[in-house]
Amino acid sequence: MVRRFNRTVTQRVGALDDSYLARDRPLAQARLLWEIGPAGAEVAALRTRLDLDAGYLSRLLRTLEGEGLVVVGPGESDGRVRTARLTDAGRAEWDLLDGKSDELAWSMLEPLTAGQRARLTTAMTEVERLLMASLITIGPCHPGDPRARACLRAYTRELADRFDAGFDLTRSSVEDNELVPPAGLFLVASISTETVGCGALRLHPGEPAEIKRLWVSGSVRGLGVGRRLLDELERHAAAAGAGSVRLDTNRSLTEAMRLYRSAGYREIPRYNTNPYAHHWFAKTLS
Amino acid sequence: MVRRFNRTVTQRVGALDDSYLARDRPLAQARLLWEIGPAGAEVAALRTRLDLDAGYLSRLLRTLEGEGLVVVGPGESDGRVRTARLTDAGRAEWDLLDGKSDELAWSMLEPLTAGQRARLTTAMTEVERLLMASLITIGPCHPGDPRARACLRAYTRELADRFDAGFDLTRSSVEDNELVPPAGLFLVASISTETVGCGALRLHPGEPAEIKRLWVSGSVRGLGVGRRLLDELERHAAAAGAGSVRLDTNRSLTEAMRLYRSAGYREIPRYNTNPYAHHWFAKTLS
DNA sequence: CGGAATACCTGACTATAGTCAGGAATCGTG
DNA sequence: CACGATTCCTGACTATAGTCAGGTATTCCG
Repeated sequence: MVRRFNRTVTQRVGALDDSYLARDRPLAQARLLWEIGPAGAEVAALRTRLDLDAGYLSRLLRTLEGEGLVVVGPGESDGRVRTARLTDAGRAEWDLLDGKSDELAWSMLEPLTAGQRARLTTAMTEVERLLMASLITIGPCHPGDPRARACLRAYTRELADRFDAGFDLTRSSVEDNELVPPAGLFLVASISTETVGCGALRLHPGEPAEIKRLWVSGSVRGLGVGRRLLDELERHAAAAGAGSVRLDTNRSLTEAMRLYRSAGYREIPRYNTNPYAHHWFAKTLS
Repeated sequence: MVRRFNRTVTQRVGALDDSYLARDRPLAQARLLWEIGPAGAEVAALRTRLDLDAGYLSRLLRTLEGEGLVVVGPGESDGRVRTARLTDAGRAEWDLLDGKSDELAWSMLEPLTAGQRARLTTAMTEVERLLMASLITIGPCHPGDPRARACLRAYTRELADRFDAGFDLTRSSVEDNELVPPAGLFLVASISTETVGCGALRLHPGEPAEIKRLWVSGSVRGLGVGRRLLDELERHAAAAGAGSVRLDTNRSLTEAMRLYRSAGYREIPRYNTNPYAHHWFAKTLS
């Protein structure tokens, strides 16, 4: 089933996509031109996005520059990073690619009835979301790692936005080394190079383990990432000998509370003095 | 929407697909090996399926032959056509690709919950079917053309199967030149090189035009091909000045009758002596 | 301020993909 | 059996993709 789908979509649509869009330009150049886009892009960003060798990318940029489609200028803040921008000619070329792309999309929908089109777009959205969900990997990470830091920044920003009283991470702080085995665990969820969620576990030998810092990026909410993080943390707690886990949460985090309840957590009385907590939950591990 | 989908699926999944499956072998070779398959394949078939230059394909086959994965032998009936078969080593290699392919499919589904998996496979099937529908093109074709012949053979075979009394095309025959402009029209529906449906129109100046030979392959039934053929024939009839169209059908063709009714046809009294007909329909063209 | 790291560039490659013209074997047809 | 058409092969190419080892600015960090 999945294989048939891959064949159909990548061969039929993908084949069109690539060679069709490239016009009479090498594919790599067309892709690069497209990726730079009207807003311009940093060379480093292009390299990771297209996964190209630095030398190869550099050469491609020289070619496009030679054709007068692109100019590569100095970076904004960091003098090492350079940014590529489209010239007017490059912008015209980009518009052309964009138009082709639209044309392609249209050619896919045009023969269908209105009902079929609606069904197709719904199904495509569904496939895209679920594929994205399936590409999200969850793994341990040191809380000092840049990926973890990025998550915690996003987490803090979100809580500060959503809590009536604002949020200051330092007031409920946990030391990094408490979230590193064997004392605890810090997990990040990522999709390729982008981190989209995190969760931490703190073990208290002889007492329930505690779940902290559970956060999922808005871009992937509803894809079950929170549930997966929670499962993984519980598994680790059980393996470390904890008989139960508990956690606290703020009353404004309604979707988190829904997750806890559906994952088998029961509300319990206050067990700590976290100034941001309104509800406390616990779950017995089997 | 469609563009986002293309990006996600072809880039993320497709990227895996190709390079991942190729192992340490050039992509073109891997694709060819895969396409030959355990059953073997004719070189000509490979050429059209992969859309490769004859010289290039020949060279690829020599390479695979050199590695002992493939043998190219003489064709079955036609001495010019040669068939490629996998050796034992080639078969082992193919199994490996097949395994990788399974692994890939599994890796896509594994992180999902049972519910998500079910939703994903449903959505994939839907996308695949509708994309296939959108790739079906309908166009005029001479009834003597091999594509038309293939359709008529399939049409005859199917009616012979389904009619209680069997079916003999010659007894309700229409001359080829009656289905060629300006006397009439013959349409075939095809997806890439495969023909999947047909329909014919016969014009009777001053009288209703007549629709004949409407057939849709079982492989694409339910995708609206019949409706599209019907629409196209009606459009042509109207353009040629016909005020209405009519047709006859056999009582065993229930899905065809459902199509006619939903397309605005009304049952009318017998208007011909076709021995296979039980029902007669007509539609006024606006 | 002096390494170490980072971001990018250049030169010198190899590998893969794809094209084209010409030729040999085979088939269908009159 | 002569003829053109078809199928495949070979040789001789070109173009594209990708790699790797230096080298030069710039920034970070103690």
